[in-house]
Amino acid sequence: MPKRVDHAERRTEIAQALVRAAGRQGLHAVGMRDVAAEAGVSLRLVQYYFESKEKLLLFGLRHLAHRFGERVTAQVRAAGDDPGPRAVIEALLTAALPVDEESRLFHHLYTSYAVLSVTDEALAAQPFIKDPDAAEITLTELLQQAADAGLLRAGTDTHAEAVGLLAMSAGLGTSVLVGQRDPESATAVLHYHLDRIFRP
Amino acid sequence: MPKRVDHAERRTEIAQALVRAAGRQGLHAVGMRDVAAEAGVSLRLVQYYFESKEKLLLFGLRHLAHRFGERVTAQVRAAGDDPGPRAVIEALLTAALPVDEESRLFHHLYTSYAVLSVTDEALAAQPFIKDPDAAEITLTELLQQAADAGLLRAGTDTHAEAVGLLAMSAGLGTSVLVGQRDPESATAVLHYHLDRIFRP
DNA sequence: ATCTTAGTGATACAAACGTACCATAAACAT
DNA sequence: ATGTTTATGGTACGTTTGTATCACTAAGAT
Repeated sequence: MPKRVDHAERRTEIAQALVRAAGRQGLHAVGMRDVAAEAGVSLRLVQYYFESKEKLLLFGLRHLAHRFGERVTAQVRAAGDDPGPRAVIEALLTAALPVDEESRLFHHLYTSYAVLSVTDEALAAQPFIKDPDAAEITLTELLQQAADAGLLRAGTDTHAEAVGLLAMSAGLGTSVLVGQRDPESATAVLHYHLDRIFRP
Repeated sequence: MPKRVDHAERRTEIAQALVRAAGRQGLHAVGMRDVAAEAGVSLRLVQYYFESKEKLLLFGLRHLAHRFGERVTAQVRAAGDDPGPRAVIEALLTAALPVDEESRLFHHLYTSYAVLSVTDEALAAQPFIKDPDAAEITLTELLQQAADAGLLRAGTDTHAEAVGLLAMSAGLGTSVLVGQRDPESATAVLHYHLDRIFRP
């Protein structure tokens, strides 16, 4: 047989091609042939590594979630060593905003998948769509740390704040994505709200 | 010729069929034939009243925006006669949450259109996607009224609050839509945040 | 009464889709 | 050395898509 090839690696390459093509044309408009062309392989190969389109889409979503997770942790790490809770929270919330091409892509495709999951049960069953968000838990804990350190205003419900902030970040992201708002203004709004949560 | 028919009315009926079909199968999966079947007319008629699919989609979005606007004003009106600013604001923000079938449909299709608008410039040019939101202006004014009446905490930036609340409402709506959160919890989070803005 | 024209039906068409099938080259097992 | 298996290419098939064409009905205009 021709040189043995790393399946996992190949699948990742193809999934990245899917992501690029979807970012250009929209996820709904991407076909197997587009993915093949973008990856520089034959249609048959896409079929070979992913038996069906649905499998490819599912893997694409997982791949995207993985890459997004990496980006978030990188962003948090970039907040410096031993940063205050406020800095970490800011990094966490800002990571979801579409400020550059990569994050625009993330937001675009995540939203695409979310919309698809409303009518596609296979997608709806995927953890990052359905499960109580890991980000929610993390953010709640961070806020709780800040509260314990006396950094927050009195009477703050850390869980309600976490949920609200994440929803706000996602909502702001969408409005940036569709061109309703520019990234700077979205970031400013987020900062304003953090200022209102943290003690002056 | 056969009985003269009200074009505008017919187009509305067909647009409603589009909306229903899209709610069931997802906007990406609905074709002209589906719309025709749902409206109980022939494919040719859909072609006749809308020359192309793109025209149909555009009209469908406008129709949806219209119906949504009506729902919001109805919700605000239902807040009672001469309600306080807080009640109006609550009505405004709650109207966007997918709490029943109709509002689920709204949220689902609006998000679908928003996603499509990222890669479709004809959709992106539509006002309710692109323009500085009317809701944002209205909400800012309402908050300003409340501030002038001394109802808000000191140092509140009404515009930043308006933008943040709308984004939060949209974000919460999406998480309800995809089943990450139930409507009651989303409403509770919204109420909590209003409680933090208004003076105790 | 005749002619025009708005409304409607049936159907045809080319393109694109996901998938299936067949063939072949070459690395591995024996 | 030979047979088996893995990786790949090419291509054909059956659907479905949006759109276009042709025909016909009946209401309004003259």
